[in-house]
Amino acid sequence: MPTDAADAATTGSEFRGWSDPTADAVLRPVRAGNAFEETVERLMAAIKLGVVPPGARFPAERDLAARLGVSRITLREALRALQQAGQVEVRRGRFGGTFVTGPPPAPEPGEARRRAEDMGPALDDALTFRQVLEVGAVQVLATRGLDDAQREVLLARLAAVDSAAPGDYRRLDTAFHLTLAELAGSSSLTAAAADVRMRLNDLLNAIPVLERNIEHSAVQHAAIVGAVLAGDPEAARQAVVEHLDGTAALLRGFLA
Amino acid sequence: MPTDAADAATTGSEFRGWSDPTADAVLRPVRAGNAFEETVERLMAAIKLGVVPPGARFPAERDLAARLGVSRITLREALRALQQAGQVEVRRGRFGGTFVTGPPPAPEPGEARRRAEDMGPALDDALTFRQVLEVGAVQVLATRGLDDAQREVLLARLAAVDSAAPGDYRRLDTAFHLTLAELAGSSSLTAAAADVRMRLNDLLNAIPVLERNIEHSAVQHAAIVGAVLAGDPEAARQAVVEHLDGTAALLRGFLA
DNA sequence: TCTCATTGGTCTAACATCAGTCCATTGATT
DNA sequence: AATCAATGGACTGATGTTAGACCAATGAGA
Repeated sequence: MPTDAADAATTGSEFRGWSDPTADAVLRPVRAGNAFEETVERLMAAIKLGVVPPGARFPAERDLAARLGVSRITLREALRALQQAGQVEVRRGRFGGTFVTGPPPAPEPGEARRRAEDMGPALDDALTFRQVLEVGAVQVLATRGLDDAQREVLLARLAAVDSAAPGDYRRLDTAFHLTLAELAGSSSLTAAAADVRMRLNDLLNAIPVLERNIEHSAVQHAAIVGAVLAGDPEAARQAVVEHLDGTAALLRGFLA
Repeated sequence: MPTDAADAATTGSEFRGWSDPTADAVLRPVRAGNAFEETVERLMAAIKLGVVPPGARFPAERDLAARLGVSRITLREALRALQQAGQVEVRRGRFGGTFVTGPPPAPEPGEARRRAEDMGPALDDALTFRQVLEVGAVQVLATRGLDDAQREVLLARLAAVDSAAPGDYRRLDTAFHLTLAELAGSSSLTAAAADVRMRLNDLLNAIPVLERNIEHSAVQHAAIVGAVLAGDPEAARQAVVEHLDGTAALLRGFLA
Protein backbone atom coordinates (compact mmCIF):
# COMPACT_ATOMS: atom_id res chain seq x y z
CA MET A 1 0.00 0.00 0.00
CA PRO A 2 1.10 3.57 -0.63
CA THR A 3 1.54 5.83 2.33
CA ASP A 4 -1.27 8.14 3.32
CA ALA A 5 0.63 11.15 2.11
CA ALA A 6 1.27 9.59 -1.24
CA ASP A 7 -2.36 8.63 -1.52
CA ALA A 8 -3.36 12.20 -0.79
CA ALA A 9 -1.37 13.35 -3.76
CA THR A 10 -3.34 11.04 -5.97
CA THR A 11 -6.85 11.40 -4.63
CA GLY A 12 -6.65 14.81 -3.00
CA SER A 13 -9.37 13.74 -0.59
CA GLU A 14 -7.32 13.56 2.55
CA PHE A 15 -6.85 16.15 5.26
CA ARG A 16 -3.49 17.41 4.09
CA GLY A 17 -4.37 17.23 0.43
CA TRP A 18 -6.73 19.06 -1.85
CA SER A 19 -10.01 18.70 -3.57
CA ASP A 20 -9.69 17.46 -7.10
CA PRO A 21 -10.82 20.57 -8.95
CA THR A 22 -7.97 22.61 -7.53
CA ALA A 23 -5.42 19.93 -8.25
CA ASP A 24 -6.83 19.75 -11.77
CA ALA A 25 -6.45 23.50 -12.09
CA VAL A 26 -2.80 23.50 -11.10
CA LEU A 27 -1.83 20.33 -12.91
CA ARG A 28 -3.77 21.23 -16.04
CA PRO A 29 -2.10 21.02 -19.46
CA VAL A 30 0.79 23.42 -19.85
CA ARG A 31 -0.09 24.20 -23.44
CA ALA A 32 -3.40 23.93 -25.28
CA GLY A 33 -1.89 22.67 -28.50
CA ASN A 34 1.14 23.13 -30.70
CA ALA A 35 2.43 26.58 -31.60
CA PHE A 36 0.84 26.47 -35.03
CA GLU A 37 -2.64 25.68 -33.76
CA GLU A 38 -2.50 28.23 -31.00
CA THR A 39 -1.30 30.88 -33.42
CA VAL A 40 -4.15 30.18 -35.82
CA GLU A 41 -6.53 30.42 -32.88
CA ARG A 42 -5.18 33.81 -31.88
CA LEU A 43 -5.29 35.24 -35.36
CA MET A 44 -8.87 34.03 -35.77
CA ALA A 45 -9.67 35.63 -32.43
CA ALA A 46 -8.25 38.93 -33.65
CA ILE A 47 -10.48 38.72 -36.71
CA LYS A 48 -13.63 37.54 -34.97
CA LEU A 49 -13.34 40.01 -32.11
CA GLY A 50 -12.76 42.79 -34.59
CA VAL A 51 -9.32 43.67 -33.28
CA VAL A 52 -8.31 43.75 -36.92
CA PRO A 53 -11.45 44.82 -38.77
CA PRO A 54 -12.27 43.77 -42.35
CA GLY A 55 -10.03 45.60 -44.80
CA ALA A 56 -7.38 46.34 -42.19
CA ARG A 57 -4.09 44.54 -42.05
CA PHE A 58 -2.21 42.67 -39.41
CA PRO A 59 1.16 44.00 -38.27
CA ALA A 60 4.10 42.95 -40.46
CA GLU A 61 5.09 39.32 -40.08
CA ARG A 62 8.27 40.10 -38.16
CA ASP A 63 6.45 42.33 -35.68
CA LEU A 64 3.51 40.01 -35.33
CA ALA A 65 5.73 37.01 -34.74
CA ALA A 66 7.51 38.93 -31.99
CA ARG A 67 4.22 39.96 -30.36
CA LEU A 68 2.92 36.41 -30.41
CA GLY A 69 6.21 35.04 -29.14
CA VAL A 70 6.44 32.66 -32.05
CA SER A 71 8.94 32.18 -34.84
CA ARG A 72 8.21 33.83 -38.12
CA ILE A 73 8.01 30.45 -39.82
CA THR A 74 5.30 29.23 -37.48
CA LEU A 75 3.43 32.49 -37.89
CA ARG A 76 3.61 32.19 -41.65
CA GLU A 77 2.20 28.68 -41.54
CA ALA A 78 -0.70 30.00 -39.51
CA LEU A 79 -1.23 32.90 -41.91
CA ARG A 80 -1.15 30.50 -44.85
CA ALA A 81 -3.89 28.47 -43.17
CA LEU A 82 -6.03 31.60 -42.77
CA GLN A 83 -5.29 32.51 -46.36
CA GLN A 84 -6.42 29.13 -47.62
CA ALA A 85 -9.53 29.49 -45.48
CA GLY A 86 -10.21 32.77 -47.27
CA GLN A 87 -10.08 34.82 -44.09
CA VAL A 88 -7.10 36.82 -45.14
CA GLU A 89 -5.41 38.19 -48.25
CA VAL A 90 -1.66 38.57 -48.57
CA ARG A 91 0.04 41.25 -50.68
CA ARG A 92 3.76 41.58 -51.19
CA GLY A 93 5.97 44.64 -51.38
CA ARG A 94 6.09 47.82 -49.40
CA PHE A 95 2.62 48.82 -48.17
CA GLY A 96 1.68 45.21 -48.63
CA GLY A 97 0.83 42.95 -45.76
CA THR A 98 -1.80 40.53 -44.55
CA PHE A 99 -5.26 41.99 -44.94
CA VAL A 100 -8.48 40.76 -43.43
CA THR A 101 -10.99 40.00 -46.17
CA GLY A 102 -14.68 40.79 -45.83
CA PRO A 103 -16.67 39.77 -42.77
CA PRO A 104 -16.76 36.04 -42.15
CA PRO A 105 -19.79 34.33 -43.72
CA ALA A 106 -22.76 34.07 -41.40
CA PRO A 107 -22.96 30.49 -40.09
CA GLU A 108 -26.07 28.49 -40.91
CA PRO A 109 -28.72 28.13 -38.21
CA GLY A 110 -27.95 24.47 -37.49
CA GLU A 111 -24.29 25.31 -37.05
CA ALA A 112 -24.90 26.98 -33.71
CA ARG A 113 -26.43 23.94 -32.06
CA ARG A 114 -23.64 21.73 -33.31
CA ARG A 115 -21.00 24.04 -31.93
CA ALA A 116 -22.79 24.27 -28.62
CA GLU A 117 -22.89 20.51 -28.38
CA ASP A 118 -19.22 20.40 -29.18
CA MET A 119 -18.55 22.72 -26.29
CA GLY A 120 -20.58 20.63 -23.88
CA PRO A 121 -19.85 21.54 -20.26
CA ALA A 122 -17.41 24.17 -21.52
CA LEU A 123 -20.40 26.33 -22.35
CA ASP A 124 -21.50 26.63 -18.73
CA ASP A 125 -17.87 27.09 -17.78
CA ALA A 126 -17.56 30.04 -20.13
CA LEU A 127 -20.87 31.60 -19.13
CA THR A 128 -20.02 31.39 -15.44
CA PHE A 129 -16.51 32.69 -15.96
CA ARG A 130 -17.79 35.56 -18.03
CA GLN A 131 -20.23 36.56 -15.33
CA VAL A 132 -17.54 36.45 -12.66
CA LEU A 133 -15.19 38.57 -14.75
CA GLU A 134 -17.69 41.19 -15.81
CA VAL A 135 -19.42 41.49 -12.46
CA GLY A 136 -16.08 41.79 -10.73
CA ALA A 137 -14.75 44.28 -13.24
CA VAL A 138 -17.76 46.52 -13.14
CA GLN A 139 -17.72 46.59 -9.36
CA VAL A 140 -14.07 47.51 -9.27
CA LEU A 141 -14.88 50.36 -11.64
CA ALA A 142 -17.86 51.51 -9.61
CA THR A 143 -15.84 51.40 -6.41
CA ARG A 144 -12.69 53.00 -7.73
CA GLY A 145 -14.28 55.61 -9.96
CA LEU A 146 -13.23 56.75 -13.45
CA ASP A 147 -11.21 59.73 -14.53
CA ASP A 148 -12.39 61.98 -17.32
CA ALA A 149 -10.59 60.18 -20.09
CA GLN A 150 -11.94 56.80 -19.02
CA ARG A 151 -15.43 58.22 -18.70
CA GLU A 152 -15.16 59.53 -22.22
CA VAL A 153 -14.00 56.20 -23.63
CA LEU A 154 -16.80 54.33 -21.91
CA LEU A 155 -19.47 56.73 -23.10
CA ALA A 156 -18.07 56.62 -26.62
CA ARG A 157 -18.29 52.83 -26.71
CA LEU A 158 -21.81 52.98 -25.35
CA ALA A 159 -22.85 55.48 -28.00
CA ALA A 160 -21.19 53.40 -30.71
CA VAL A 161 -23.02 50.21 -29.81
CA ASP A 162 -26.31 52.06 -29.45
CA SER A 163 -26.14 53.46 -32.95
CA ALA A 164 -24.70 50.33 -34.53
CA ALA A 165 -25.91 48.98 -37.83
CA PRO A 166 -27.00 45.33 -37.47
CA GLY A 167 -23.90 44.16 -39.27
CA ASP A 168 -21.61 45.97 -36.89
CA TYR A 169 -23.53 45.18 -33.75
CA ARG A 170 -21.64 42.16 -32.50
CA ARG A 171 -18.26 43.77 -32.97
CA LEU A 172 -19.26 46.94 -31.17
CA ASP A 173 -21.00 44.99 -28.43
CA THR A 174 -17.78 43.03 -27.95
CA ALA A 175 -15.87 46.30 -27.82
CA PHE A 176 -18.20 47.66 -25.15
CA HIS A 177 -17.89 44.64 -22.92
CA LEU A 178 -14.15 44.35 -23.28
CA THR A 179 -13.81 48.04 -22.53
CA LEU A 180 -15.36 47.40 -19.13
CA ALA A 181 -12.65 44.86 -18.40
CA GLU A 182 -9.97 47.04 -19.91
CA LEU A 183 -10.80 50.05 -17.75
CA ALA A 184 -10.17 48.05 -14.61
CA GLY A 185 -6.52 48.32 -15.61
CA SER A 186 -5.41 44.72 -15.27
CA SER A 187 -3.96 43.18 -18.40
CA SER A 188 -4.60 39.71 -17.00
CA LEU A 189 -8.24 40.62 -16.67
CA THR A 190 -8.39 42.02 -20.18
CA ALA A 191 -6.80 38.89 -21.56
CA ALA A 192 -9.19 36.62 -19.66
CA ALA A 193 -12.20 38.64 -20.78
CA ALA A 194 -11.06 38.54 -24.40
CA ASP A 195 -10.50 34.81 -24.13
CA VAL A 196 -13.90 34.01 -22.71
CA ARG A 197 -15.65 36.32 -25.16
CA MET A 198 -13.83 34.52 -27.93
CA ARG A 199 -15.14 31.19 -26.69
CA LEU A 200 -18.72 32.45 -26.75
CA ASN A 201 -18.42 34.43 -29.94
CA ASP A 202 -19.09 31.65 -32.41
CA LEU A 203 -22.30 30.94 -30.58
CA LEU A 204 -23.31 34.58 -30.34
CA ASN A 205 -22.62 35.11 -34.02
CA ALA A 206 -24.89 32.22 -34.83
CA ILE A 207 -27.99 33.79 -33.32
CA PRO A 208 -29.74 36.49 -35.32
CA VAL A 209 -29.52 40.11 -34.24
CA LEU A 210 -33.06 41.37 -33.79
CA GLU A 211 -33.88 45.04 -33.54
CA ARG A 212 -35.81 44.29 -30.39
CA ASN A 213 -32.83 42.63 -28.75
CA ILE A 214 -30.62 45.55 -29.62
CA GLU A 215 -33.00 47.97 -27.97
CA HIS A 216 -33.27 45.75 -24.94
CA SER A 217 -29.50 45.50 -24.65
CA ALA A 218 -29.11 49.22 -25.12
CA VAL A 219 -31.19 49.86 -22.02
CA GLN A 220 -29.13 47.40 -20.04
CA HIS A 221 -25.85 48.79 -21.32
CA ALA A 222 -26.97 52.24 -20.26
CA ALA A 223 -27.90 50.92 -16.84
CA ILE A 224 -24.45 49.39 -16.43
CA VAL A 225 -22.68 52.58 -17.43
CA GLY A 226 -24.99 54.64 -15.26
CA ALA A 227 -24.28 52.51 -12.21
CA VAL A 228 -20.54 52.63 -12.83
CA LEU A 229 -20.52 56.40 -13.25
CA ALA A 230 -22.73 56.78 -10.19
CA GLY A 231 -20.28 54.71 -8.19
CA ASP A 232 -22.96 52.23 -7.15
CA PRO A 233 -21.44 48.72 -7.09
CA GLU A 234 -24.64 46.94 -6.17
CA ALA A 235 -26.61 48.54 -8.97
CA ALA A 236 -23.77 47.76 -11.35
CA ARG A 237 -23.83 44.13 -10.30
CA GLN A 238 -27.55 43.84 -10.82
CA ALA A 239 -27.38 45.49 -14.21
CA VAL A 240 -24.59 43.21 -15.43
CA VAL A 241 -26.26 40.06 -14.09
CA GLU A 242 -29.51 41.00 -15.74
CA HIS A 243 -27.80 41.70 -19.04
CA LEU A 244 -25.71 38.56 -19.09
CA ASP A 245 -28.59 36.38 -17.95
CA GLY A 246 -30.60 37.76 -20.83
CA THR A 247 -27.91 36.88 -23.34
CA ALA A 248 -27.35 33.49 -21.77
CA ALA A 249 -31.06 32.74 -21.90
CA LEU A 250 -31.20 33.85 -25.51
CA LEU A 251 -28.28 31.57 -26.27
CA ARG A 252 -29.72 28.60 -24.47
CA GLY A 253 -33.08 29.22 -26.09
CA PHE A 254 -31.60 28.85 -29.54
CA LEU A 255 -29.83 25.68 -28.53
CA ALA A 256 -32.35 23.89 -26.34
CA MET B 1 1.12 56.21 -46.64
CA PRO B 2 -0.76 53.22 -45.40
CA THR B 3 -4.50 53.23 -45.66
CA ASP B 4 -6.53 54.35 -42.67
CA ALA B 5 -7.66 50.81 -42.03
CA ALA B 6 -4.12 49.51 -42.08
CA ASP B 7 -3.07 52.26 -39.75
CA ALA B 8 -5.88 51.31 -37.40
CA ALA B 9 -4.49 47.83 -37.16
CA THR B 10 -1.22 49.26 -35.98
CA THR B 11 -2.33 52.06 -33.71
CA GLY B 12 -5.78 50.87 -32.75
CA SER B 13 -6.78 54.46 -32.21
CA GLU B 14 -9.17 54.83 -35.10
CA PHE B 15 -12.92 54.46 -35.23
CA ARG B 16 -12.98 51.00 -36.74
CA GLY B 17 -10.04 49.77 -34.72
CA TRP B 18 -9.40 49.07 -31.07
CA SER B 19 -7.75 50.54 -28.10
CA ASP B 20 -4.28 49.21 -27.52
CA PRO B 21 -4.89 47.22 -24.32
CA THR B 22 -7.39 44.96 -26.05
CA ALA B 23 -5.18 44.46 -29.07
CA ASP B 24 -2.35 43.66 -26.69
CA ALA B 25 -4.55 41.14 -24.91
CA VAL B 26 -5.45 39.29 -28.08
CA LEU B 27 -2.04 39.51 -29.72
CA ARG B 28 -0.18 38.65 -26.52
CA PRO B 29 2.48 35.91 -26.53
CA VAL B 30 1.07 32.50 -27.33
CA ARG B 31 3.30 30.79 -24.80
CA ALA B 32 5.00 32.15 -21.70
CA GLY B 33 8.22 30.18 -22.19
CA ASN B 34 9.44 26.83 -23.37
CA ALA B 35 7.82 23.62 -22.20
CA PHE B 36 10.56 22.95 -19.68
CA GLU B 37 10.25 26.32 -17.97
CA GLU B 38 6.50 26.23 -17.85
CA THR B 39 6.55 22.73 -16.42
CA VAL B 40 8.94 23.75 -13.65
CA GLU B 41 6.66 26.68 -12.92
CA ARG B 42 3.65 24.43 -12.59
CA LEU B 43 5.34 21.92 -10.36
CA MET B 44 6.60 24.72 -8.13
CA ALA B 45 3.06 26.07 -8.04
CA ALA B 46 1.77 22.69 -6.91
CA ILE B 47 4.30 22.70 -4.09
CA LYS B 48 3.89 26.30 -3.04
CA LEU B 49 0.10 26.20 -3.13
CA GLY B 50 0.15 23.01 -1.13
CA VAL B 51 -1.56 20.94 -3.82
CA VAL B 52 1.11 18.36 -3.06
CA PRO B 53 1.94 18.86 0.62
CA PRO B 54 5.39 18.17 2.13
CA GLY B 55 5.95 14.43 2.36
CA ALA B 56 3.39 13.62 -0.29
CA ARG B 57 4.32 12.52 -3.77
CA PHE B 58 3.45 13.70 -7.22
CA PRO B 59 1.58 11.36 -9.53
CA ALA B 60 3.77 8.90 -11.43
CA GLU B 61 5.81 10.45 -14.22
CA ARG B 62 3.72 8.90 -16.96
CA ASP B 63 0.47 10.14 -15.43
CA LEU B 64 1.85 13.54 -14.57
CA ALA B 65 3.26 14.05 -18.04
CA ALA B 66 -0.16 13.24 -19.49
CA ARG B 67 -1.92 15.64 -17.13
CA LEU B 68 0.49 18.45 -17.96
CA GLY B 69 0.27 17.73 -21.67
CA VAL B 70 4.02 17.39 -21.89
CA SER B 71 6.36 14.59 -22.91
CA ARG B 72 7.79 12.46 -20.18
CA ILE B 73 11.27 13.60 -21.13
CA THR B 74 10.41 17.25 -20.62
CA LEU B 75 8.69 16.43 -17.35
CA ARG B 76 11.73 14.54 -16.14
CA GLU B 77 14.00 17.45 -16.94
CA ALA B 78 11.73 19.68 -14.87
CA LEU B 79 11.68 17.20 -12.02
CA ARG B 80 15.44 16.95 -12.13
CA ALA B 81 15.63 20.74 -11.79
CA LEU B 82 13.39 20.61 -8.72
CA GLN B 83 15.47 17.78 -7.36
CA GLN B 84 18.67 19.75 -7.74
CA ALA B 85 16.96 22.68 -6.07
CA GLY B 86 16.19 20.39 -3.15
CA GLN B 87 12.45 20.82 -3.47
CA VAL B 88 11.82 17.22 -4.25
CA GLU B 89 13.22 13.74 -3.56
CA VAL B 90 13.05 10.91 -6.07
CA ARG B 91 12.83 7.23 -5.10
CA ARG B 92 12.83 4.35 -7.53
CA GLY B 93 10.91 1.10 -7.49
CA ARG B 94 7.33 0.26 -6.77
CA PHE B 95 5.87 2.64 -4.16
CA GLY B 96 8.63 5.00 -5.13
CA GLY B 97 7.95 8.29 -6.82
CA THR B 98 8.71 11.98 -6.58
CA PHE B 99 8.21 13.23 -3.03
CA VAL B 100 8.01 16.80 -1.84
CA THR B 101 10.68 17.47 0.74
CA GLY B 102 10.04 19.62 3.80
CA PRO B 103 8.45 23.04 3.58
CA PRO B 104 10.40 25.51 1.45
CA PRO B 105 12.80 27.66 3.45
CA ALA B 106 11.30 30.92 4.66
CA PRO B 107 12.65 33.71 2.45
CA GLU B 108 14.66 36.41 4.15
CA PRO B 109 12.96 39.75 4.90
CA GLY B 110 14.75 41.64 2.16
CA GLU B 111 13.73 39.04 -0.39
CA ALA B 112 10.14 40.21 -0.42
CA ARG B 113 10.93 43.75 -1.48
CA ARG B 114 13.23 42.52 -4.21
CA ARG B 115 10.57 40.21 -5.60
CA ALA B 116 7.97 42.94 -5.44
CA GLU B 117 10.25 45.25 -7.38
CA ASP B 118 10.80 42.51 -9.91
CA MET B 119 7.06 42.24 -10.40
CA GLY B 120 6.68 45.96 -10.92
CA PRO B 121 3.32 46.83 -12.46
CA ALA B 122 2.49 43.13 -12.44
CA LEU B 123 1.80 43.43 -8.73
CA ASP B 124 -1.09 45.82 -9.22
CA ASP B 125 -2.24 43.70 -12.13
CA ALA B 126 -2.39 40.64 -9.90
CA LEU B 127 -4.06 42.43 -6.99
CA THR B 128 -6.73 43.88 -9.24
CA PHE B 129 -7.31 40.61 -11.04
CA ARG B 130 -7.58 38.77 -7.73
CA GLN B 131 -10.18 41.17 -6.48
CA VAL B 132 -12.22 40.85 -9.65
CA LEU B 133 -12.11 37.07 -9.52
CA GLU B 134 -12.92 36.68 -5.86
CA VAL B 135 -15.59 39.33 -5.73
CA GLY B 136 -17.22 37.89 -8.83
CA ALA B 137 -16.98 34.34 -7.54
CA VAL B 138 -18.41 35.09 -4.14
CA GLN B 139 -21.33 36.96 -5.67
CA VAL B 140 -22.12 34.11 -8.00
CA LEU B 141 -22.14 31.82 -4.99
CA ALA B 142 -24.34 34.15 -2.96
CA THR B 143 -26.77 34.54 -5.83
CA ARG B 144 -26.93 30.93 -6.88
CA GLY B 145 -26.88 29.33 -3.43
CA LEU B 146 -25.02 26.26 -2.24
CA ASP B 147 -26.20 22.70 -1.82
CA ASP B 148 -25.52 20.77 1.37
CA ALA B 149 -22.28 19.19 0.22
CA GLN B 150 -20.86 22.52 -0.94
CA ARG B 151 -21.90 24.17 2.31
CA GLU B 152 -20.09 21.46 4.20
CA VAL B 153 -16.89 21.85 2.20
CA LEU B 154 -16.89 25.60 2.66
CA LEU B 155 -17.46 25.38 6.41
CA ALA B 156 -14.76 22.73 6.72
CA ARG B 157 -12.23 24.96 4.98
CA LEU B 158 -13.24 27.86 7.16
CA ALA B 159 -12.81 25.79 10.31
CA ALA B 160 -9.46 24.50 9.10
CA VAL B 161 -8.01 27.93 8.48
CA ASP B 162 -9.36 29.22 11.78
CA SER B 163 -7.64 26.52 13.77
CA ALA B 164 -4.43 26.54 11.73
CA ALA B 165 -1.00 26.42 13.28
CA PRO B 166 1.13 29.36 12.10
CA GLY B 167 3.15 27.04 9.90
CA ASP B 168 0.08 25.77 8.10
CA TYR B 169 -1.73 29.05 7.90
CA ARG B 170 -0.76 30.15 4.41
CA ARG B 171 -1.58 26.82 2.89
CA LEU B 172 -4.97 26.61 4.51
CA ASP B 173 -5.71 30.24 3.72
CA THR B 174 -4.91 29.49 0.10
CA ALA B 175 -7.19 26.48 0.26
CA PHE B 176 -10.03 28.58 1.63
CA HIS B 177 -9.76 31.22 -1.05
CA LEU B 178 -9.43 28.77 -3.89
CA THR B 179 -12.42 26.86 -2.58
CA LEU B 180 -14.53 29.96 -3.09
CA ALA B 181 -13.51 30.00 -6.73
CA GLU B 182 -13.87 26.27 -7.05
CA LEU B 183 -17.45 26.21 -5.75
CA ALA B 184 -18.54 28.53 -8.53
CA GLY B 185 -18.11 25.50 -10.76
CA SER B 186 -16.05 26.97 -13.58
CA SER B 187 -12.72 25.29 -14.17
CA SER B 188 -11.50 28.36 -16.05
CA LEU B 189 -12.23 30.40 -12.95
CA THR B 190 -10.47 27.93 -10.70
CA ALA B 191 -7.43 27.95 -12.94
CA ALA B 192 -7.32 31.73 -13.07
CA ALA B 193 -7.68 31.99 -9.30
CA ALA B 194 -4.91 29.47 -8.74
CA ASP B 195 -2.72 31.32 -11.20
CA VAL B 196 -3.14 34.70 -9.59
CA ARG B 197 -2.72 33.31 -6.09
CA MET B 198 0.47 31.72 -7.29
CA ARG B 199 1.75 35.08 -8.49
CA LEU B 200 1.09 36.65 -5.10
CA ASN B 201 2.22 33.72 -3.02
CA ASP B 202 5.92 34.47 -2.95
CA LEU B 203 5.12 37.88 -1.59
CA LEU B 204 2.60 36.62 0.93
CA ASN B 205 5.01 33.99 2.17
CA ALA B 206 7.59 36.67 2.76
CA ILE B 207 5.54 38.59 5.28
CA PRO B 208 5.34 37.20 8.81
CA VAL B 209 2.16 35.57 10.05
CA LEU B 210 1.10 37.39 13.19
CA GLU B 211 -1.45 35.99 15.59
CA ARG B 212 -3.26 39.28 15.39
CA ASN B 213 -3.53 39.12 11.61
CA ILE B 214 -4.85 35.59 11.79
CA GLU B 215 -7.61 36.62 14.15
CA HIS B 216 -8.44 39.58 12.00
CA SER B 217 -8.62 37.42 8.89
CA ALA B 218 -10.72 34.84 10.69
CA VAL B 219 -13.40 37.42 11.35
CA GLN B 220 -13.38 38.47 7.72
CA HIS B 221 -13.43 34.90 6.46
CA ALA B 222 -16.43 34.23 8.64
CA ALA B 223 -18.12 37.33 7.28
CA ILE B 224 -17.56 36.15 3.72
CA VAL B 225 -18.93 32.70 4.41
CA GLY B 226 -21.84 34.16 6.33
CA ALA B 227 -22.80 36.44 3.47
CA VAL B 228 -22.52 33.64 0.95
CA LEU B 229 -24.67 31.29 3.01
CA ALA B 230 -27.16 34.06 3.67
CA GLY B 231 -27.42 34.66 -0.08
CA ASP B 232 -26.50 38.33 0.29
CA PRO B 233 -24.31 39.34 -2.69
CA GLU B 234 -23.75 42.90 -1.55
CA ALA B 235 -22.59 41.85 1.91
CA ALA B 236 -20.37 39.22 0.31
CA ARG B 237 -18.81 41.83 -1.91
CA GLN B 238 -18.10 44.16 0.97
CA ALA B 239 -16.61 41.37 3.05
CA VAL B 240 -14.29 40.24 0.25
CA VAL B 241 -13.21 43.77 -0.62
CA GLU B 242 -12.46 44.51 3.01
CA HIS B 243 -10.48 41.32 3.41
CA LEU B 244 -8.46 41.70 0.22
CA ASP B 245 -7.81 45.38 0.83
CA GLY B 246 -6.45 44.44 4.22
CA THR B 247 -4.07 41.90 2.75
CA ALA B 248 -3.07 44.25 -0.05
CA ALA B 249 -2.36 47.01 2.44
CA LEU B 250 -0.34 44.63 4.58
CA LEU B 251 1.63 43.63 1.50
CA ARG B 252 2.25 47.15 0.36
CA GLY B 253 3.18 48.12 3.89
CA PHE B 254 5.99 45.63 3.94
CA LEU B 255 7.22 46.77 0.58
CA ALA B 256 6.85 50.52 0.72
C1' DT C 1 11.14 57.60 -64.46
C1' DC C 2 13.95 55.89 -60.83
C1' DT C 3 14.94 55.00 -55.82
C1' DC C 4 14.55 52.51 -51.95
C1' DA C 5 12.33 51.45 -47.62
C1' DT C 6 9.21 48.05 -46.37
C1' DT C 7 7.09 43.98 -46.95
C1' DG C 8 6.40 38.96 -47.94
C1' DG C 9 9.11 34.54 -49.65
C1' DT C 10 12.73 31.09 -48.94
C1' DC C 11 16.45 28.46 -47.17
C1' DT C 12 19.75 26.23 -43.64
C1' DA C 13 21.55 24.54 -39.49
C1' DA C 14 20.67 24.02 -34.76
C1' DC C 15 17.81 22.97 -30.98
C1' DA C 16 13.43 21.42 -28.50
C1' DT C 17 10.05 18.21 -27.97
C1' DC C 18 7.75 14.19 -28.90
C1' DA C 19 5.96 9.04 -28.92
C1' DG C 20 7.34 4.67 -28.13
C1' DT C 21 10.17 0.95 -26.27
C1' DC C 22 12.83 -1.44 -23.18
C1' DC C 23 15.73 -1.75 -18.83
C1' DA C 24 16.62 -1.40 -13.60
C1' DT C 25 14.94 -1.03 -9.09
C1' DT C 26 12.04 -1.54 -5.26
C1' DG C 27 9.38 -3.67 -1.47
C1' DA C 28 4.64 -5.34 -0.13
C1' DT C 29 2.63 -9.55 -0.81
C1' DT C 30 2.64 -14.39 -1.18
C1' DA D 1 12.82 -16.41 -0.05
C1' DA D 2 10.52 -15.65 -4.47
C1' DT D 3 7.11 -13.02 -7.09
C1' DC D 4 5.69 -9.19 -9.63
C1' DA D 5 3.32 -4.85 -10.33
C1' DA D 6 4.49 -0.20 -10.32
C1' DT D 7 7.86 3.00 -10.53
C1' DG D 8 11.95 5.78 -12.22
C1' DG D 9 15.93 5.61 -15.87
C1' DA D 10 17.65 5.53 -20.48
C1' DC D 11 17.67 5.30 -25.48
C1' DT D 12 16.12 5.95 -30.50
C1' DG D 13 14.20 8.07 -34.45
C1' DA D 14 10.82 11.32 -36.00
C1' DT D 15 8.70 15.79 -35.89
C1' DG D 16 8.06 20.64 -34.36
C1' DT D 17 10.21 25.05 -33.67
C1' DT D 18 13.60 28.48 -33.75
C1' DA D 19 17.08 32.22 -35.17
C1' DG D 20 19.16 34.35 -38.67
C1' DA D 21 20.42 35.51 -43.19
C1' DC D 22 19.27 36.49 -47.75
C1' DC D 23 16.11 37.08 -51.98
C1' DA D 24 11.97 39.14 -54.53
C1' DA D 25 8.35 42.27 -55.14
C1' DT D 26 5.90 46.50 -54.62
C1' DG D 27 4.57 51.28 -55.16
C1' DA D 28 4.80 56.05 -52.85
C1' DG D 29 7.69 59.70 -53.28
C1' DA D 30 11.72 62.15 -55.11
